[in-house]
Amino acid sequence: MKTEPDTFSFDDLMNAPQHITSWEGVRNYQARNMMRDAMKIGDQVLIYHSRIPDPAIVGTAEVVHEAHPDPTALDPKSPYFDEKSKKAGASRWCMVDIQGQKALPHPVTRTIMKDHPILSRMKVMQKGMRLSIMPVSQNEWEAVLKAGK
DNA sequence: GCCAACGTTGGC
DNA sequence: GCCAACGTTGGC
Repeated sequence: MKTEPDTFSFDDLMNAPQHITSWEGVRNYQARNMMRDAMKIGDQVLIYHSRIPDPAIVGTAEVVHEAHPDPTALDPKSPYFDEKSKKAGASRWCMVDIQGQKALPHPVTRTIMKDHPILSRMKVMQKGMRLSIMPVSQNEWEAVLKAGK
């Protein structure tokens, strides 16, 4: 799961009560569907910091609550407000809750990933990939943890 | 800050 | 239902 650390960082997650937060603000159908249809309690998650000088995978988390409606879509004061949800009277968007596990001892930066036989082929490295939530294979997961040791 | 890539919107 | 215009994302 991708996040801009200026908005919500891995540290913010670890500083939240019980390290748990609702992943609010996803406004892309593909990403939403992945949360709604694919993400289950206990699923392991990598947290990636984007839009910084050297973007990186910085830590791990776990799904602790399956998809439920994202109320920020109905709040006109929220940056994630969604007019269409308001009109429909229900949020079109959903979110899962995740619990931070631990920071990687060494963040796995794009620079590192580029030169890695497995990591260079991860979805997040593909050109034009803008999805904020992407599947990670078992192989990739293990390679990330190893590179981040 | 630039700009390529992509998603969404809305006129027709 | 097409597609041009527009807005956003995110690496660089």
